[in-house]
Amino acid sequence: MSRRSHSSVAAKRRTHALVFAALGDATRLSLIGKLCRGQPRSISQLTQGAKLTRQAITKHLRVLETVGIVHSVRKGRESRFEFDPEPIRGIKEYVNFVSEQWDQALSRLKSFVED
Amino acid sequence: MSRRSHSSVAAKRRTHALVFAALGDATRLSLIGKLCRGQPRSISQLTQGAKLTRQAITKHLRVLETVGIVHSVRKGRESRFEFDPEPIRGIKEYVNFVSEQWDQALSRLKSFVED
DNA sequence: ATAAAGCGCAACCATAGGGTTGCTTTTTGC
DNA sequence: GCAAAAAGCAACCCTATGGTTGCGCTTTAT
Repeated sequence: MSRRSHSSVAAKRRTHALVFAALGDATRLSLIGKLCRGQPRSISQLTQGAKLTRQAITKHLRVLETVGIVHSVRKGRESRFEFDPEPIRGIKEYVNFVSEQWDQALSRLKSFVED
Repeated sequence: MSRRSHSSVAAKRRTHALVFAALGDATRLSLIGKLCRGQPRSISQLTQGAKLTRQAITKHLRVLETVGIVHSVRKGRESRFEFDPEPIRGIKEYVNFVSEQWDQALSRLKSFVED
């Protein structure tokens, strides 16, 4: 299983990288900020107040959609977007893992110094 | 302070976006994976086993450095990079905030349905 | 003293990313 | 039935990004 688990680490890294990349834009963080409140919103609603075109906002929404942070449901003439929490949970786990590694490194160093 | 706090939200968003963008690359996540273990490593060491050039790795390290995830210390002829945890802590807080918002939205919905 | 290791710098290339404009299609409301 | 609202599609533009090669500089080791 050592081979399998190794390649799965790399795969997980790639997945995480995609999600991080999707989060790496202020406009998209703003969209997430609106949608994570629970209320589904149409593209036009999400464009309100932004300094960008509807099409630009649409592109950003598609980016979020392809990594699963958001999904759209067509309702009549408008398509409503809603938040989806799973990818961000994955990110949370990754971040916690890195933090743990670092903390453990610190405590190893500390106990070494104290010897 | 409403004005101040509004613009500071946007500023914080931009900062977060920069950190997320820096995390949005599998190569850089791999570098973080090595460095968060605590042991400082030279560029050559970090290039070992990668399929990329030393210069490519250097560029990635500079990206991580500009957002503060990593810093370098020149030691003789080699420059050693070490992990820096603060930016990732900031990310952790942001992710937790989004998750909380979502959870609260869910419980609001739940209590509404139960009425 | 000289060779090699370790980096930095600069130029260059290809592609992905963020944004716009313009036009068509589908729905809705009167 | 028609006008307006909401989106989708496609072309296009510019810049950022990820990668390479080539070269020169400093530090180490023999």
